[in-house]
Order: sequence, then structure tokens, then C-alpha cells
Amino acid sequence: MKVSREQMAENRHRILAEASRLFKDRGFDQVSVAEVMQAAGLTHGGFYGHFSSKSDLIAQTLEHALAGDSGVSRGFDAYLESYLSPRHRDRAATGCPTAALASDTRQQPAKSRAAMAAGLQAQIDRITDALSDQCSQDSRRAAIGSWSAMVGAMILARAVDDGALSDEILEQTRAWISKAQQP
Amino acid sequence: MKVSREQMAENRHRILAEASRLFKDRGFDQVSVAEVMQAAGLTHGGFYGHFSSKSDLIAQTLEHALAGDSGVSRGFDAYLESYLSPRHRDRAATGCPTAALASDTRQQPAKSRAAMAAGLQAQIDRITDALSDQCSQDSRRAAIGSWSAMVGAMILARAVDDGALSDEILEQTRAWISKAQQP
DNA sequence: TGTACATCAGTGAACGCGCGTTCACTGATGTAC
DNA sequence: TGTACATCAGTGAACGCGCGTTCACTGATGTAC
Repeated sequence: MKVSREQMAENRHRILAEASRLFKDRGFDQVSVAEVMQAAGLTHGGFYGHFSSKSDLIAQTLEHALAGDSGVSRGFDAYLESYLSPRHRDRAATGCPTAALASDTRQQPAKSRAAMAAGLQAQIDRITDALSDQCSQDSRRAAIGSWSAMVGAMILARAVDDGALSDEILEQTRAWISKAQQP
Repeated sequence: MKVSREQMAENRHRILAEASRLFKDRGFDQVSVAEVMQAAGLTHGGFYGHFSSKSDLIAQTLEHALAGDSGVSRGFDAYLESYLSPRHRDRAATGCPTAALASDTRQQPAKSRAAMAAGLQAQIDRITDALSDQCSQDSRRAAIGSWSAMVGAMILARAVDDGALSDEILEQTRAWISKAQQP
């Protein structure tokens, strides 16, 4: 049955929100179109009324998930601490889309990779702004280095089957980044 | 037809080598068992004489790929420069297994995650050794922070569809890590 | 404002394809004598 | 050392399953009068 325009827009938004959650939790390949639609409370047949393909859904989900502030504006130190936390590591579904999806994006077509590039530029700009208070010079370099270390540490901490090592990676990387901002 | 014991061992080794190359290039899900066997010059039916499942192949490939020195022993600065290079970024198939496979490993069963943990411990130890010359204190912290930044930068550089941004991530992260080792 | 009807978002069955896995078979290997 | 035969690594067809995608259909929407 047909639904109202507002209802359709709401359905579309819910599909993107559920896709973001599921993709971040398990990766693009391990989540089916039918599962995303079911999570959004719809049947899989209607999917192609909203998206031209699964690839298209992935690209639009990346654009959707990478938009927004992500919390840097509340201060870099607080952001760093909450980012490199066991809680964030254990809840990828509601966490950073870059740490969860950057590796998967490498195999995706141009539109998804462009969305990742735009999201990365925006995030680097936000961190650069947040850091320019403490050390005005080379703040872009510090932003790129810090962001690489944060994303890398989260990916490594999630990949291993050893809680102590995983915790140590988060904690040591956090301390190392903190120290690198001082002088 | 049956083959000699040495031939079988050689075949097994070739399967692991080709699996490592293909998995690093395209990820676990995007490479089929049949494709790995074909790359090793065999037919897919014989696969289960060597491995109990695709999951088992993945775990053994990780153990195989993560073993060995990876080049740190020739000095950290040289390693850092060759690691965060456009050449390494563009040749994932022959490059670092951690940067290529850490994200994929998150979804794998215990045996693969344990192999990643062991490989990561060994790599941290190697970098700690390589760094302990320059700054004896906190060299493990510096090793973990540097390695997180190297892996993260490579993953980000490979995810984006923007050569200039990709190059900048590599170059700035390299410079940032270098600077962090000085004081 | 009220009615008739064309539109079209969503449904659910069906499709074709590729994948991981199985299995009966083959023929070279390597052991027992 | 030479021969007969049991073993078993590799072959290639076949399987079942889940996936992305398609499509005829339904019935609420929203427009034209």
C-alpha cells in the first residue's frame, strides 16, 4: 500500500539509520539488504523504491553516518578520552563510522570513497580547530596524526582476542597522543 | 592423482601464500575458496584436504602472514618511511597484513583473533626494541602509539578517493610520528 | 467541500547466481614382501 | 632391488543455501473536477 510523502521520508531515514547501525556492527558484506529493511520495519521488496542498489545504500549510508560533529567540539581531551575507551570499542554499532567502516570502504566504488574523503576532510578540520587553541602551529599535522592514531588504535583494539592487550592499546595510545600535544 | 609428501607440503604453502596475497588485496569475504585454489594452480575440490573450512584457512593465513620481521629491524626511521609511502598504500597485496586485515579480523572466530593478538604483540615488541635506542623510557608506549598511527594512516589513505588527501595523510602522519620520537 | 480515479510506496513470491562444502572417482605414491 | 597393491592428494561435478534483484499485485494517497 502507498504511504504518505512524510511517511516515505521517515521510512527512508529509518532505513539509513538502521543500515548505519548494522553496517558499523558487522560490515557491508555481512549485512543483507533484507536484514536492513526488516530492521527498519519494512519488507525487502520495497528497497529498490528508495535505492538503486546495495552499493547505492552503502554510499548514502556513509554520507549520512559521516555527517555531523561526532563530539570534537566539546574539547579535544574529552573527545580523545571517550573515543579511546573500552565502552566505545565494545559498541561499534553506535560508535565512530570511520573506525568501523574505513577498511570496508576501500573496496567500494567512487561514490562511497568520495563520501569517506569528504567526511575525513571535515573531521580533520574539526580536530584542527579543536587543537589550534593549545598549539597554533602545525595544528593540522597534529590533527591528522592524532586522528590516524585514534582510528588505528580502535581498529587494533577491536581485532584482538585479548582483553588486556586491547585495553593497553587504547590506554597507551591515548597517553601517547596526549603527550604529543604538550610541547 | 596422489602427489608426493613434499609436493603436498609445497602445495599447502602455495595456497597460504596466494590466500595471503588475495585476502590482503580484497578482504576475506571478497575472495572465494575456488579463487585461492585456482591461484595456487589447483582445483577447488582439494581444498578440504588441507583445511577444515574457509574460516580455518583465514586463521592459518593470518598466522602465516603475521609471522616474520616485516622490516622493523633495519631501523625504525627507514621502516616508518617505507611503511607510510604511496607505494605501500597502492600495493596492499604485498604489504602489511595488519593494515590490510585487522578490520576484517574483528568478525572472525577466536583462532583468527588470537593470531592477530600474537602478531600484534610481536610487532609491538619489535618496534619497542627499535625505539629503545633513541628514548629508553616509555618506549613501549611510543611503540604502541606509533604503530596505531601507522596502521590508522594506511587504512585512511586507502579508503579515500582523493589522491592529494591520501598523500597528505601519509606524509603528515609520518612527520608527526617522527617529531613525537624526538623529545 | 465532496467524489472518482490515477498514482505509486510497499508487499511477498520468484529469479538467477555464486558461494562453501561434499563426494565418487582417478591414478601416482610409497610401503610390504 | 624389484614387484603388487593399499593409500590418499587431487579432480570435477553436484548440492543446498543465501544473497541481490525483479515483478505482478495491493490499497492508501492525493489530485482533478
